[in-house]
Amino acid sequence: MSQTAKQKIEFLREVLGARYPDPKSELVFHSPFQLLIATILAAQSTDRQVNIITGELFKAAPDAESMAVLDLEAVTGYVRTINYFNTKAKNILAASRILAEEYNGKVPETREALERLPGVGRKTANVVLAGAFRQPVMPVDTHVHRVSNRIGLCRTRNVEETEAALMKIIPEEWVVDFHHYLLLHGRYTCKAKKPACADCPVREICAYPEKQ
DNA sequence: AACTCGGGGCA
DNA sequence: TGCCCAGAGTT
Repeated sequence: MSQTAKQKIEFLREVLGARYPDPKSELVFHSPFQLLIATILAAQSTDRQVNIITGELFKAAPDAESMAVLDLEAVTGYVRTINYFNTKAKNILAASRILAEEYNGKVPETREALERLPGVGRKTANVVLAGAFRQPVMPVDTHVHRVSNRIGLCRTRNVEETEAALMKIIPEEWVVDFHHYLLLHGRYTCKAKKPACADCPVREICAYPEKQ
């Protein structure tokens, strides 16, 4: 790990942790199953929408077995307010039934098994592997990819390359929080189109957009 | 690699 | 109104 990268990580830890909400206070999930379902629902949606939904959904169906016996209409009713709710209702119901029938109700701990579940791609699989099972993988979405490149943590073209680059410089125990903080930072401050550089707490270590 | 899904929030 | 979005699946 280079000295510069290590210093940047420590700095990010400090300022982003102060600015954005603690992930453990925002998305409280009591099991790998709830983390998996919430992450599937979160794709292309906002955290606030997902928090509202999961409150009622997990009260009715806290685990795979109880969600597996719901009707599709019931599941759809819970998730009606988020993007792609029809597809996601089918996906989380089908995934719950696979878990209940083939995995004894437990969430598998390998990428291959996770990505076989409907609605689960590489990013969602990594969130579960890192967040629920503490495996050394880095979830990278468009925000993490964009912000990491802007602030000079890496210089990569796609998320797979970013994943590999970040794994070399992010301490394992900070992967989950790092993903959360960079995601929020990219969503609300370091936006794709009009980044709010004047209001950015990270600008002193950032060369964007001057030297992009 | 490009395209589709798909409805709400916000400028 | 138009533009954008805590990706995944298909072609």
